[in-house]
Amino acid sequence: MDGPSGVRKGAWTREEDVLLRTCIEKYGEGKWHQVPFRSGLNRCRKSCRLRWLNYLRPDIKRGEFTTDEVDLIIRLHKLLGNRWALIAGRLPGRTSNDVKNYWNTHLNKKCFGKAGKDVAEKTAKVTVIKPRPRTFYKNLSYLKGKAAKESDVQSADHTLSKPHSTPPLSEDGFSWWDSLFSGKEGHEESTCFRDGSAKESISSFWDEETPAATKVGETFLEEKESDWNHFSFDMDLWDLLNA
DNA sequence: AACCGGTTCAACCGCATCAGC
DNA sequence: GGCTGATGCGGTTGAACCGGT
Repeated sequence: MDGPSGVRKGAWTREEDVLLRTCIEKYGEGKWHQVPFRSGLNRCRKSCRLRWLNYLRPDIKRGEFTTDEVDLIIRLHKLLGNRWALIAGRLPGRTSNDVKNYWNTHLNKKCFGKAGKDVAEKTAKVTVIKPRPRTFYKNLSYLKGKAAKESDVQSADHTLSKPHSTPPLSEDGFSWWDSLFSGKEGHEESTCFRDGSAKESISSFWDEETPAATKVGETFLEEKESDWNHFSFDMDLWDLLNA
């Protein structure tokens, strides 16, 4: 079942799984372009990555979704739309593929059953919260606990400082975190810090994980070290889901 | 037993974004 | 700023499975 490029496609064999698992255990996750070479697999990097993430990862949970998980999926889908990776991130042991498949095979019908689907499409225009990517300047004064200065916004040596626990209002009284979801222009660059080294943990943090009005400040840095792709709830998201 | 249609889920594909140069 | 390669994501596909006839 080799493709035109000679790369194998289709179902994975037990032997391939062993090779891939051995490779990941030895070299760790990431650097997927090197995995086929390192493992000796005649598979493309995408195939290797997908197989690992969706099937071989040791923390993957198999079996039926619990009622709690189903409930969470429904709520999160209502909130986030088809952002399966985000939803899966709130379900420990579940992959985005799992969630997507489950939604398409079970919940889509359940929530929008044949009769319901037409109604849903016509009436329920779901407002999906899609947090915008933010950039942060690490020297921002309130992150350092002092008054904001123009130079703070513009400059950026690339070290992160502990943020102030209560971010101040901007000059027009508009809380910078309000803009996270409002889409209000003109507040982004002046209220955030851009730091290449922190981009992974901070920019994506805001982009993918943060619901409206999430507490910032010390929580922000404390959580920075934890793995947000696994299971952690900030209370505001929880409130939002329970609303 | 054989066929058929529906369902499930692993895997593929294309695209967007990111990061390094 | 533009280019290029790497990565991640969501949509889609298709083989395997299952139940009904």
